[in-house]
Amino acid sequence: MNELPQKYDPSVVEDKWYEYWEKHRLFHSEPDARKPYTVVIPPPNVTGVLHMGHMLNNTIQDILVRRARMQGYNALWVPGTDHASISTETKVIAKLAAEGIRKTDLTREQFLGHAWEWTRKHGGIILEQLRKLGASCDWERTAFTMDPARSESVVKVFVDLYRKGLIYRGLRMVNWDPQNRTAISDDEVFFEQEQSKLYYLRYYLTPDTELAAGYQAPEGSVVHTDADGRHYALVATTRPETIMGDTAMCINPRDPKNAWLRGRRVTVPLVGRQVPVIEDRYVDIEFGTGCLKVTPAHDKNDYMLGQTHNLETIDIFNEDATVAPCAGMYVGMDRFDVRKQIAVDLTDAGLMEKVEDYVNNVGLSERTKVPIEPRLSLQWFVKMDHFAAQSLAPVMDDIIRFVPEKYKNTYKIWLDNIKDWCISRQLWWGHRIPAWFYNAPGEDERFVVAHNEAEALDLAREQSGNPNLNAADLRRDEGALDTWFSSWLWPITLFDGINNPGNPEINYYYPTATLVTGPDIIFFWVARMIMAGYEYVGKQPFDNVYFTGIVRDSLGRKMSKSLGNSPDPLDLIAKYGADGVRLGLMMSAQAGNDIIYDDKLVENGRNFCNKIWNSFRLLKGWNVDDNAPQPQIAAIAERWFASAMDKAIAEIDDSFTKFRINDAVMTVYRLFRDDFSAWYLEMIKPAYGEPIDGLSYRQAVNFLDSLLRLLHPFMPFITEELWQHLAERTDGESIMYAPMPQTGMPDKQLLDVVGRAQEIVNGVRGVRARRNIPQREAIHLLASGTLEPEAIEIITKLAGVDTIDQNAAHDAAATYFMVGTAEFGIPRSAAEDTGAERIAIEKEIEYLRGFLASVEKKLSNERFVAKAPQAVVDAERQKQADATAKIATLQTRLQALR
RNA sequence: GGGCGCUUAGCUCAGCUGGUUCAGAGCGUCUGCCUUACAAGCAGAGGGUCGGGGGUUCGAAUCCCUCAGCGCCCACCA
Repeated sequence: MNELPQKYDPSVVEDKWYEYWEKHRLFHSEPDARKPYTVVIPPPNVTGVLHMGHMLNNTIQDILVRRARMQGYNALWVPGTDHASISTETKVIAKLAAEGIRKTDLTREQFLGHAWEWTRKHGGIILEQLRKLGASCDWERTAFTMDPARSESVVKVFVDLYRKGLIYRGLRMVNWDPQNRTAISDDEVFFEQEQSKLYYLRYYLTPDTELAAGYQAPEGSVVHTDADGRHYALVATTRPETIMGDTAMCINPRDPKNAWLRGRRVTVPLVGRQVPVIEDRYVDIEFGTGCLKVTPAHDKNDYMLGQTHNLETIDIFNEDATVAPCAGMYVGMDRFDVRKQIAVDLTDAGLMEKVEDYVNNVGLSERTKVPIEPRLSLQWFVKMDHFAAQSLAPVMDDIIRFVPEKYKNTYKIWLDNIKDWCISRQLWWGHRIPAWFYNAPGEDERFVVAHNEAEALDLAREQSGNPNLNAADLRRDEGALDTWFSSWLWPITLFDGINNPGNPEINYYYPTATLVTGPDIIFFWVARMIMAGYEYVGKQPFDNVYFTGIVRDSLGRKMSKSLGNSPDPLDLIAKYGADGVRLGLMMSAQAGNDIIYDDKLVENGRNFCNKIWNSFRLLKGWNVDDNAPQPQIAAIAERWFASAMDKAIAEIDDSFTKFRINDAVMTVYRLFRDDFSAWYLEMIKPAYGEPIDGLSYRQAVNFLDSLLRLLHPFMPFITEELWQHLAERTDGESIMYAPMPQTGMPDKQLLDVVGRAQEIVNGVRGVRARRNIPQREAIHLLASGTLEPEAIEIITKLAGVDTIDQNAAHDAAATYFMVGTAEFGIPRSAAEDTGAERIAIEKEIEYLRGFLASVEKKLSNERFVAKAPQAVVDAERQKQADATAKIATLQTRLQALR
């Protein structure tokens, strides 16, 4: 019929239009008189590759941005990548290790050279992949968290917060990752259950505090005595390898079992150190024996005990969690090797009472999966109370709207229990901490915080009172900052709002409209951006936060590399087209809910593309006769579809205000597939070989144009392709900037009339199917009542009906179906079997009788009639009347069949 | 241990402040059709006592209580 292929081929379309959009700078935005709609991308790791989570997340962002653009906003989506300090450093170390190079053999500069090389090589791949998805990012603004503008901002903020007293350096127990040899924040630790052992160790009383002969233990005491008559406390621990750091043993003052230990001293097994028995309510009487060994250097709670009881702190581990010389034994061994060995040695020495199996939660480093070693070290912290105080209300009061709302709770609980943020990392890849020491390393390090070395030198001279200090005397802190210390500024630094506060860009684009991200980084990132936003711009960084779910496989498992259950997004795009993938994902993606991925989804998306394509083919295949008059049915179709579309648009608008994007997709999907393709196009379709009248054709083209615009945010490529074909377009013109159709006043009455007509058509089709009446065989329809002219037109054309008898008498030789209370019959020859029909009627009568009974039960209930609103009672009466009438009709029909 | 959420058709989920959109959608399934836009399609059909129990009410998928199962977040008892 025409030259267009039967199937839509995305591969010949997608790259072409993406290049076109870029060539004409259609993604680019500059401040102007329009209202802005800004989205900043959650910067993916610079060396990352696109996964299904990115697909979901970025599709949503693109939909929001494209829609806003078409609604007349000055839409801007800023892309960029994150340097991902710990993650990238880990990867670079691994890559070097594979080449036989150890990080420790390199200077900082050499290592950074490798890291930058890696970044250049792998960085930006993910941004290329986003283009395949159709992301309408303003690539001219592509940023990197470690580029000069962002780095300068980070330093500025660090210095500023330090000078405001909101950043401090302190000796704290931190989560130490022995593999990367760095501190990490609490949020970077995850817990896993582990099958381990509980070791019961003997802590003998020191000779000077041994029980006196004839000692009478208090009531309830559990005194342990060995074969030689010596007494000992029994301590349960999962970490015997830390005993070299024990500086006390602790009991609960209310614990009768251990009251006999009060005020005594015990000897740490193997180590021989004599330590006091202290008392603290912290100890759980029920756990183990109620005796706790206290190792202040290697456990958070023990550290706390150490502080209150003034205990010595012995740090027995090196940075890599091997035993340090000060431990005096097992020096150089790994902590887990020591655990095995010490268990043996303790047993041999008769100091191990017993070993039990035990399941405990062990904290692991999110990045390296290595067990965290609590470690006392000097780190930099941000005081969080100040930030928490100003960040709670805006979310609770919906100045920043969380979608779904349930995350407000999560957010509140985190803020209510906030702890200071450890921002220093013992890493090289990242923003180096802008602090300079000017005396010898050691106990009392003196430092200044400054924007650069020159400033640092001035400050150091001033602070030390030594004007002869020179640059060589300064040692810059070796550490880098937590990645999130740059990310939390992202919505500000993208518009240079730190270096250049109040500049036209930040004033225009900030606050951004919507942040689309995963709930897993609500604390890491979302909360901290809110904090930074109020601190540095005085306003919220975004008006809405849309939390996506996790993409899972069909078994509900998280998609992961190790499981190999994640499809490669680029393969999917190659196979189904970007539009198909986008649509498939969006059909089942609602805010905050996980999406169960199945190829069926994207297949459905692809099929829909084909549907759109073929609607276009149909339209383009018609010959147009401008002199032909418009048939009645086409005029009706036009009025009806306009209303159907108005109704759908109103629903879509509503869905978007609620961020129910999947509902919006479904609405437009059904509008196109059902209303437009299945009904409207069939209504106006000219007879085979006949031309279509010019008016109907133009109306159809206009409708398709509107539909393409409605679809464009979801399916950018195919809509651009067809929109360009639909009319003469000038170079540079794009559907991207075509106005989004607006809703009008739907003709409710017409929608009802056509709705009923559609039911009648379906009824006829049902009878055709059941009686095997061929499509081309015209049907004579008997209607029990009268029909609107519109209905007659539609039924005649779409149901293959040639004549309709209105107010027809009941015909025993006809198959009937009902629409509402009206009856429609299709005459049949006497020869046809009516058994199936009789059974169907009997079933329906049975159902209606049950229904009627329930209605009548309600109506006979005086309290219902008295208390329920009149409208409800009337409705029930109507149901009663309708059901009674229907039953009567059906019975007549049944009678006739017999 | 604390908190949040979920349980509706075979699957994924809608059903807001209780009553004509109340038992729905999409997908899948089944049955016909290669009907001149589309078999990646068309037409038709079947399918759920709304997790169990109790309560409030004239009326409960919807509100309350309770039990069971599932998921997530936080805390991290050695």
